[in-house]
Amino acid sequence: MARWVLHVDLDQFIAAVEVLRHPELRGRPVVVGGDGDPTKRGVVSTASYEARAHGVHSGLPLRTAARRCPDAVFLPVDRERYEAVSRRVMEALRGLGAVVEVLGWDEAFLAVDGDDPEAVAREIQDRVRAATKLECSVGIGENKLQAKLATGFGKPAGVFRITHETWFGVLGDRPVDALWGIGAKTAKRLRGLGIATVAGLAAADPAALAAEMGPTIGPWLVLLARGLDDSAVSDAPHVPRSRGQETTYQQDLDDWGHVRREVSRLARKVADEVAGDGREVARVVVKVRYAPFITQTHGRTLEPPATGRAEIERAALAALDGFTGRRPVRLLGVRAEFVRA
DNA sequence: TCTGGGGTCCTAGGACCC
DNA sequence: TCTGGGGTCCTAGGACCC
Repeated sequence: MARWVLHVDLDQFIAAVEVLRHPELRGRPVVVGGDGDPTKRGVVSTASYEARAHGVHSGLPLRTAARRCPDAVFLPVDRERYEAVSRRVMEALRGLGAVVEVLGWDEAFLAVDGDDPEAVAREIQDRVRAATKLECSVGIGENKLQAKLATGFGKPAGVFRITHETWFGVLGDRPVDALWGIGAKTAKRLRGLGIATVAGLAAADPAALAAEMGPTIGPWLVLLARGLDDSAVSDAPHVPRSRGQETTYQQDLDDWGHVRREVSRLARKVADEVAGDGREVARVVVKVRYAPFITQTHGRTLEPPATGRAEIERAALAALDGFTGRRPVRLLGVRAEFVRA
């Protein structure tokens, strides 16, 4: 009996949840992002397939999305709603009795034994549809990497399998950023080394890439391109390493007193969340994005680690003193890092 | 294309120590 | 004092993902 990894990914999750509660929007271009006002600063969280046909995609500025698709319906992000639906999806998956590893709101890996993973995949789709009326796609692989990449070929609402045997046939000629973990920056660097495709990266010398890209990432990139991944599907509860709050202001802040008050406010918000975690904070990091989109961070280590509101706020303000520039500020963030277990 | 908010992990360079 | 070598820790930045 073979062991398979299945990767489940809800189709256009956020937009689909919104269409469920606004059925009159079905078939129309729907864009969810920011507070739903496309004239403000913000980006697209998810676009429906109808909106994607106009070139609207996740991460696109809302203003641009409105220009590309003037007929789209723009809706605000409603995290609590998506979290609630997500919990129902994950419960439906756990109903199969397999090990389920949750990956964000709308994705999960399942470890499945058996000779007919496609049948399990269809069972998953039926259960998710029955529980939530949502469609999902399922990727099947011999490891998490293969399963994750397979899902994209199954969309929408389909099932696709990638194995060691079919890996290069499916992905060999694709650009390296088709891989999970390679983005635009790494793809560009690799192109500079004469490596453009998955097959090309798979044939690269790990030691040479270690010298170019770092001792861990270099060799890992080659394994990635060969479709190799020995990480386990795990249902161990996620233990957060940090918790943060950040805000992009609709108008840049040019008064440093205002900046300080905002950092205090964000620090207290973070402290309130941290209090619920019951964990000690080792370090507080403040992030400042200046108006020309230049981002800097400065931190303060808490010696000894602490949990209190006052300590976290004080550390955040001390970290803010590390910033000497007094240019207009577009974004402020405060992040608390927990003591490592 | 005037570019969110929540995270995670890795790297490079400097400090420091023996 | 014209100047080693190795290890470790800390910090800021970068890249990526959902």
